Amino acid sequence: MITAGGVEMRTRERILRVACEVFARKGFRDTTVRAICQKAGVNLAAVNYYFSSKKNLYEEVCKHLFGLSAENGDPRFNLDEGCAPGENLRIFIRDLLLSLFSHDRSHFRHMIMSREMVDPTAALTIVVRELIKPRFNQLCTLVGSLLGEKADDELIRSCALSITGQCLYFRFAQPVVLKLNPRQTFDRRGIEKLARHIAEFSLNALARFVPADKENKKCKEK
Amino acid sequence: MITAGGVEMRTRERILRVACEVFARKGFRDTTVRAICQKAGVNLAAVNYYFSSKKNLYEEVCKHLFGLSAENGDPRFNLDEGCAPGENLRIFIRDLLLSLFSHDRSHFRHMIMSREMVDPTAALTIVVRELIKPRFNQLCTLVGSLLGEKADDELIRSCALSITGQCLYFRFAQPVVLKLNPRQTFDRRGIEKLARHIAEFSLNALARFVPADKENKKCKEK
DNA sequence: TAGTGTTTAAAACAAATGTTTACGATAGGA
DNA sequence: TCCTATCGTAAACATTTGTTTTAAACACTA
Repeated sequence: MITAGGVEMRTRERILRVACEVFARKGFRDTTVRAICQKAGVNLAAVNYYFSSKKNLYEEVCKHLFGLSAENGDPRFNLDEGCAPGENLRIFIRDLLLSLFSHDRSHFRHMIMSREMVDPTAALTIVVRELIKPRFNQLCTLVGSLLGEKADDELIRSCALSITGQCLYFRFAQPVVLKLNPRQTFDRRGIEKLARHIAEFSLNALARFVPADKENKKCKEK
Repeated sequence: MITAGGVEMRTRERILRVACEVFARKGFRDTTVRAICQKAGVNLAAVNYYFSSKKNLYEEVCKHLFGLSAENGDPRFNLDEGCAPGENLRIFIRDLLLSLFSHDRSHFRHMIMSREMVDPTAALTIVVRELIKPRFNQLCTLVGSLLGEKADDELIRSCALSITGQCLYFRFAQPVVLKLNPRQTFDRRGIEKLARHIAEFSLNALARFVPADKENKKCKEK
């Protein structure tokens, strides 16, 4: 029967929504279908009815969270073409951090991403292709223009990894960072401050890679 | 009866040794006591006999891997006091990376550390206190001497985190890094090269933080 | 040798958990 | 109204898995 898009979609949708959160918080193995069903207010058999298996539900969750869709939007950041590359790098880092520490849907994305890094599954390929790679290429373009024409591709990628590494570290190693630097906070103000530090640190580093005569751009104060 | 330190230690020791590896590779939840016992060649009941529970075995593994002991040695690196701070930073970064990517016992340490970051347990406190914190303080001293007297504690810690972040990122996000930069390798040569890059990147960054005259502080353009 | 405490071995137990089944409810169409 | 396909529900099922039990093997001692 053609589903009217009403009732019968609701429970499938509810399961998917709840599963995103539970899988993100507890990981695949520590998540029970009973927990999902209870939280979603549906019968235990519903998961197997709609998704055929727990494993398949997890994959659907990943597709839902990481797949290209209107809801997810373009993973790349909106940079200002008119701005200097240095300024755009600041924007990039800030947007990445805000995205990494947001509390909306993308929050679950990054929690699952962390888990995939430690325990990779087939989903990691999707994550990298749909979410990480586009941003990384965008960053490489930025770094390339900051390093100048001389920079080879290898150096550009290494520097780009150094930049993303700093950002991701604060996200993944959050509990450790808090123990090492108790003053660090991860509210909006803390993130903004962190973004400024990473941007400055990275811009400083990049500036020294360019041969002195070529010194350019860099919004750099003074 | 006083155990002669022979036979009866052997199976306990075997369990502990195997458990380190299995817990590191598969995580606590995905590890079964049956798998450990089979791999160790001991009976199923041995785990509960010697360690009373699987959970307790995991904690013993963590104490064994991270606890202070002659076997584990001082977690701090051997820097050359006579060297310039910049050279010592290179040594620090290189040693950290070699340690992170080693294939001996400390390999398991870092695998469990990654897991603890994503799914913290009581063991994380031990890990930070015994392994991470001493190294971090050592790094802060180095960074402090590179930044000069003027640098406040906050800036020193932020820069130290930026440096460790780069190193840890390559360790934790290894599968992602490989997809983003296919030319990256993690053999000895690859690690050495990576160490040089991170050191150069970081030294460049730090060099620019020291006031040419005094004009540090944020560039809060925009 | 008999005895005592310790270690190993096999089986059993109990709980958790993914999955399936069987049945009832509902709604839309002939 | 009756039929059928879909959905919801409760129970049952089968497997995995941590733990316990029971007894045999072993080592050492009096």
